[in-house]
Amino acid sequence: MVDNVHSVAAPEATDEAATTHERLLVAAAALFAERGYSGTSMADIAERVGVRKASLYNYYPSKEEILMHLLRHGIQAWDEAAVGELEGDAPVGERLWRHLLAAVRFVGERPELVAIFRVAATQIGGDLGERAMAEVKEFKDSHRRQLEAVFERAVADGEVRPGAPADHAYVLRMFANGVVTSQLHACEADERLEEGRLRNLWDLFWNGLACEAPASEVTA
Amino acid sequence: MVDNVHSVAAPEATDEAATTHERLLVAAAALFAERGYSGTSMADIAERVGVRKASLYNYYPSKEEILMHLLRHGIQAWDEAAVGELEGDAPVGERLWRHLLAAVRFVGERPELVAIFRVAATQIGGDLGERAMAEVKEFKDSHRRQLEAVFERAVADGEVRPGAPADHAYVLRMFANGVVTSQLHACEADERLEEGRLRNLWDLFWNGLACEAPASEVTA
DNA sequence: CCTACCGATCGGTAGG
DNA sequence: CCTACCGATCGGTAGG
Repeated sequence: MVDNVHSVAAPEATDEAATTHERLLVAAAALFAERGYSGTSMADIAERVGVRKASLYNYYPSKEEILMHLLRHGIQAWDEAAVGELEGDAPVGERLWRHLLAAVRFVGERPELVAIFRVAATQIGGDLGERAMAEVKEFKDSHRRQLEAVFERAVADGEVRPGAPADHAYVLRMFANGVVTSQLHACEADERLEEGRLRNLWDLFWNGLACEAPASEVTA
Repeated sequence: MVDNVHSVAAPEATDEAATTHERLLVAAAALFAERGYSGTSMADIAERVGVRKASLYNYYPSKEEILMHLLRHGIQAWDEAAVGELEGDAPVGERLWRHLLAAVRFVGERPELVAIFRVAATQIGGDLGERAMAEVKEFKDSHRRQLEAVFERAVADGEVRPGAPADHAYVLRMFANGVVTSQLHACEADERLEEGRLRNLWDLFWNGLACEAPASEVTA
């Protein structure tokens, strides 16, 4: 087990000037993201790294452990990139906007790491599936609790519409998840969001799609 | 090629009283959803169906064609379940709410079919990936255009906050995608949304998280 | 980091 | 719908 590689180098590092271990992680992340876990063979990874398959086992004892390492690394990197934005004394709408912006930037810069979450979530049964799911669940729960705390204070301070903070947190998470997921699939700059438009979308979301004037009673 | 099976029977039909072809589709959908495309072997499917592997090739010429059939079927079923709700003369907020409700009910009843979208999207490279992606893209574009048309009228009628209809549609799609995706992973009734709460979440989303009173200027 | 190799399983076919 | 089989590839190991 190797524990002195705490970062997965940026994709550019695949080409040159990176340790074999770093190139292993970059290659594995990209391949898992492209083809899924089962769709990627150790030989595929080795070919991209430029070594023989057996050499990979000097760094990780199994394919499973490569995925688990990437998953833990992805969670940590996402935490560092986005979670801090929730703290501070700025208006809650501003903190949440910066949180969303950080998340969208993260997926733009490291899409393979975000894709690992999806890959892990796809493996529902089996040993690997349970281990991966436990890691993802802990991460999601932590994020949810953090958002709920943010909204609890915001509701108390009258900064947001009255209601259950858990509901506010849920609505925000669903919107942010949708945006991040859509950006994950839009790798080819095909429908990448530029930040000006993202800000417009955020304002529309934050203030609501409904007309400001009280709408006529819904005919349910 | 068989074309007289237009439906994938409900999961209960796996047990008894269904043609082999129907059970094949049910088993394949469930297994692809659980383990992914590459993680599911023809032998796995055959075992669940209760026949030998070679017999499956009487119904589809390849594993790829099973996935493509399920993908097309899932798209059609989703269209039938949710798209019609967008039409009519009810207030736009009510039509969109019914659309979301139909989508959430659909994922609750047929999660394997919704999961197929994700499985297909995971296969990025290769023959299968391109064919599946083309099908999904056509479906998504059609849904996007439909929502944009809905919002174009709603903006013109002053039923929603002024702005670009494409932005309204984007915000709604991101929220709905997030909700459906979260329900997809919450198969174990662990955090299934009941419809009363979903309605509360919808109202919060539709009217906006922001306080109704004009918030103080954002300190950007 | 390599060559050489392991048993198991892969998608698919032949032939009935 | 079955038995029997194909070449290819799988994750992983031995030994250096």
